[in-house]
Amino acid sequence: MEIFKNRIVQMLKEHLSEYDAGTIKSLIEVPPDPKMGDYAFPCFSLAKKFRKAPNFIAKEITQGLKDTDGYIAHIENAGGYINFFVNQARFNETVLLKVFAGGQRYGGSSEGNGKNVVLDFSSPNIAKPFTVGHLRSTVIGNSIYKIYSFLGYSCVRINHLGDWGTQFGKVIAAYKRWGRPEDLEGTPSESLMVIFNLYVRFHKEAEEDPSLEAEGRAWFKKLEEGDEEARRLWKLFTEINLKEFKRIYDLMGVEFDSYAGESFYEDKMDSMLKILEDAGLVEESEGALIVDLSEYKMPPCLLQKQDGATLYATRDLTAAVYRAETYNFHKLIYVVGMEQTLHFKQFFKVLELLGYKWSKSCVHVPFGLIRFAEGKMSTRQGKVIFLEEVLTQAIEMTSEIIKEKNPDLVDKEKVARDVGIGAVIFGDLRNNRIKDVKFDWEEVLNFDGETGPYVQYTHARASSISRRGQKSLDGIQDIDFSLLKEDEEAAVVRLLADFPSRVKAAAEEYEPSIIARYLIDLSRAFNKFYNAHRVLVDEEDLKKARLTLVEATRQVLANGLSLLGMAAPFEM
RNA sequence: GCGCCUGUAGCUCAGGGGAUAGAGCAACGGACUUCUAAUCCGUUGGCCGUAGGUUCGAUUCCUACCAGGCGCGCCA
Repeated sequence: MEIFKNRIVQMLKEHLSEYDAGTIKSLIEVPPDPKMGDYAFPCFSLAKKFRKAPNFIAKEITQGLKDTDGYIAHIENAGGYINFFVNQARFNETVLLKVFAGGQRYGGSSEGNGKNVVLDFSSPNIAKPFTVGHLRSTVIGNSIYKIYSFLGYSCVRINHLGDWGTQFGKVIAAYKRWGRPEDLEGTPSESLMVIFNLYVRFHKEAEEDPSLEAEGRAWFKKLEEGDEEARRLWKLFTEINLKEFKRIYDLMGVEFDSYAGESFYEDKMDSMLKILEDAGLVEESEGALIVDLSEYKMPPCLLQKQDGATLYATRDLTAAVYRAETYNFHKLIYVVGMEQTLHFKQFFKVLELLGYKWSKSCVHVPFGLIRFAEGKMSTRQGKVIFLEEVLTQAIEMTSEIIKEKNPDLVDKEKVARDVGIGAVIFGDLRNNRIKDVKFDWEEVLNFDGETGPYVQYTHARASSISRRGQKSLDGIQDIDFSLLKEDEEAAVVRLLADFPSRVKAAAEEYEPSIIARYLIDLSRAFNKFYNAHRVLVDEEDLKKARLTLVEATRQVLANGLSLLGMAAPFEM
């Protein structure tokens, strides 16, 4: 908590006049064990300046320090460290009042007020079904959206659909060869599978017969030229698939403000090319149009193929310029897999070369692949797991657990959905996004330990106590915060105090896992407390004090879960 | 070949110049007539990839190497 840290800085400043407050503050750290104190000031770096041993300096300063206004309870010297222990009652009061005052907004801020952030995430290639491969961008992007919104930014969620490009030429070619109109008369799900099978078959047969590839490219060329049949089929396929994708987004509780995908920019690319040419960046090379980037030690950025059809770099450039004009963004964030890092470096560089100042505000947020134990997923080979299957399995598993543990629960279906989906989301967000994740059914369907259900369960548990204690706690007045003096209570309060800075770190690093990890820590601390101490005790004052702690924890768990795009069930 | 990313417990992963390196899973042993046992407590488990360097101090930063992943002109 800032106030306490600032007090320590003030105190230290009196003995370290040659250091400014900022430097002192940045040196303050949190000891590894609460028994050592709440804050520590290491004196090692002062040794040179004072020409004294660190532990001697620490000892000297410690002796000269005395708290003046009750924020710090006592100060100890340990080796080269000065350890500060906060006044627990005061700390409890400060933190818990802050959580209550903030409520659903606790942890957020207004730093982003008046600033627009555009997020490009999920952006699936809709020539293929929704697989677990699409999961990461979707949940990471959605969480970053929630986090930035929480910090006051006005965010625009864009699903930059992959609804254009050679893959559609391939699907059309495959359909022309092997498909029949009646194949697409079933439900969208069925039709999507038909299209998927065509896509897989196309790549399988293309291995034997390379002329298929040319056929696919030719159909895309036709599509770009406005060929009527190509258009009709493209529209048919994209409509079917988009309907399916939207169903899954719905299930996961993910929404978008814009579905302007690649095809949206189709009629805007000529002017983009013109801009590039006018800037003198375009060169012809082997019949294709490129931007040479050798000066920046990068391969060239390809704008147009030999046959005149566009490439995705062109579409991305066009989209970026369009977004700059439309949204006047403070930041444009692309949540796209790590394998495209070079592409983003290239096209950000081209934007810079075009003189757009906002090119510095474009960020690529990469993440690792989802892979099987045996290797990479491949849509082309049909080696995929459909996201819907994962979600359905997780929901079913949750239903079974509810049937066994809480058969009287009302609204079972909704809770099963919230927890099942939550398990999948949390499973993805729990680790650093840059790491590859192995897809493992056993892990996906395990709800013990560091999982989404664990955090949600803790929330339900806290909710349950809050509900029962409601009558005792009619407000946060007249609470004796000094009664929260157990180690387990202090640990929870410390974590509650930490939430805002974790949110900020998660935003700065575009790293939802920071929130996920935090929620695990908080849940663990709370469950420890729960097992060690009773909340609904006879002593009114103690009961009230503990109830504020429980309710504050519940609130922060709810806030954190919401930042991950997860529900916070009150019962489960 | 060049570039980017990743190597921490049997497995999945946190941590990220400082005090004895932490969780979860798995295994084993405990705790429900008491606020939800999807929980909690305990035991077992580590040359923090290797070798150098910077530093008072390196698992953390730098360099090289090794291993794995991903990229490197007409896919996205």
